Amino acid sequence: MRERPSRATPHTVDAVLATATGNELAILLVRNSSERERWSVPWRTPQAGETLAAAAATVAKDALGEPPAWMEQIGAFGDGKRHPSEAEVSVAYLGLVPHDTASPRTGYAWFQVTELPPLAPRQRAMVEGATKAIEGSLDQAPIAFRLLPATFTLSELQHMYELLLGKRLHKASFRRALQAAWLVEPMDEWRSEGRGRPAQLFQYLPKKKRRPHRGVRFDFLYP
Amino acid sequence: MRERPSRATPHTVDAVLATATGNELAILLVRNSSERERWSVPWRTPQAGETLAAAAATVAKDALGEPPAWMEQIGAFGDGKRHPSEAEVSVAYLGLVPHDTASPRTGYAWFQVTELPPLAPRQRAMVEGATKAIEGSLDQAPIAFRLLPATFTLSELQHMYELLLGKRLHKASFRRALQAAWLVEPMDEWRSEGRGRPAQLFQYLPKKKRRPHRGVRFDFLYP
DNA sequence: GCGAATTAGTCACTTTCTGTGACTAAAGTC
DNA sequence: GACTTTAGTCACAGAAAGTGACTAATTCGC
Repeated sequence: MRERPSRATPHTVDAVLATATGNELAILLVRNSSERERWSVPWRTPQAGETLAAAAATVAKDALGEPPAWMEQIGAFGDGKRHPSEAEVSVAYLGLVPHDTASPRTGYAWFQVTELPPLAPRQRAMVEGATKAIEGSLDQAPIAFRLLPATFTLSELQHMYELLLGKRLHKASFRRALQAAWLVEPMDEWRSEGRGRPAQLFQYLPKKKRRPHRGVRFDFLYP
Repeated sequence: MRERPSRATPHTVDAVLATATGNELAILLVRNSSERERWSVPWRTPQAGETLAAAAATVAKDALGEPPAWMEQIGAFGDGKRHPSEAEVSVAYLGLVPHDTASPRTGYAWFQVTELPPLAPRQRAMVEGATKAIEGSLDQAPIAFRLLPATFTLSELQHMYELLLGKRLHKASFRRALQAAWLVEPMDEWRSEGRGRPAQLFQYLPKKKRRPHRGVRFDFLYP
C-alpha cells in the first residue's frame, strides 16, 4: 500500500477496521499525503502469491500493530467507483478490535461512523458494507465479543448489543437468552465501578454445537 | 481506473447459476475444450468500465439467454487456488433461476450439486460458497421465490423450503409463518394436479416494511 | 452511622410464537 | 358410494419472549 505502482494494479485489499467507542462504532482511517481525500481506508496491493486474507491481515497489522480479533471478507468492490489506487477491483475485509487494545500507529485515527471525513466513493461503499455486515452477522458470529475485552460484565455485553443493534434491550430477556445459548462463562471476579453493586466478570465461551432454529423465518423485504 | 492494463487479466467474474430440480439443487456448468477440467463455472473478464454486476449478468445471459431472477455477489476468491484463467482474483456471483424457464445454451449443462464433475479448485470453493449463501440468506432474501415460477401452490413453496433447508416442515406451522410475513398473495386460480383437492395458486408479494426480530439471537458457533 | 441513590441480578406473570395431531374439503379411483 | 389422495384449517400444549417488580450490594450525602 505504501508504494504506488506506476501503472494499473490488478486489485487491492482494503481493511475496514472497526471498534466500539463509548456509544458508537468507529472506523480506522489513514491520513493521505497526496490523495484527493485527506483520509482513506487502509489498503494494500497484495504481493504475488499472497492470499487475500493474508494481505488484509498485513494491512491491519500495519495499522494497529497486531492482528484484529476478528476478520472476514465482505466482498469485492469496483463498479466504476473511484479508489485511491488505480485498481479496478478492491476486496474489502472487515476487522474488529476491542477498544482498549486498539492503539493506532501514527498517521491512523479512529472516526465515529457518523462523522467520517470524505472518502473515495469505493471506500465509502466498503464502510457501508461493513456496517451492514456487522449488523447482519451479529447473531451468526461472536461479533460483540470481538469488540469487548477478554473479560467483561453482562451489562457491558448488553450495552454492546444495544449499540450494534441500535435499540434498547430488556435486561431480563437479554440474560435469559444469553443463558440459553451457553456463550459465556462466569469468572470468580467482580468489578466495582463507582457506585452500585459490583458486577461479576464473564468471558466468552465458544459454543460447541449449533441448535437449529425452530420454525421458518420469512424476514426479508427485498423486491 | 478506467484504463485497462495490457497484460494478464486482472480479475474475472464468475457466475454460479443455480436452480432447483425435483429434489436437489443444480449448478450450471460450461464444457471446456482445452482446460484441465472438462467443465467449469461460467466466467468472464470484464471489459473496461464494465461493472462487476454487469459482467456477471452478461455471463448469465450468455449461458441461459436471459438474466437470472436473482443475482448477488458472494465474494472474491483467490488465495492461490487455481482458476481456468490467469487472474489472481475472481469475483463470484450467485444467480438463481426457476427450473422451468432455465434452458441452457449449447455447451452448458445442469449438474446436481452432489454430483459435480471435477472443477478448478477456486471454482469449487465458489460453488461451496454459493450453497452456503443460499442457505444463509434463505430467511433474509426471497431466494425460494426466485427458484419457483411466478405462480405456485403453497405445497410447492413448502417443498422448495424443505429442499433448501434440508429438513421437513410442518404444514400448519409453515403456513402460519407465511401468513404472518405477508409475503404471498392468493390468486383467483386453482390447479388440479391429478388426484386430490385442487390447490390455490399464489404469487410473491414483496414486503413493504420489515418487522424487527423480537429478542436477541445468539445462534452462532464460531470459535 | 444511616438513608437515598445507583447498579447488579433474579423472579413471576403475561403475551406471543411454535410444534403437533386431528380435523374438514375437494378432487380422483375403483 | 367407499376409499385414497392432496389441500387447507383448527385448537391445544408447550416453549420462548416482553415486562415490571422485586432483592442485593455497593457509594454518596449528611
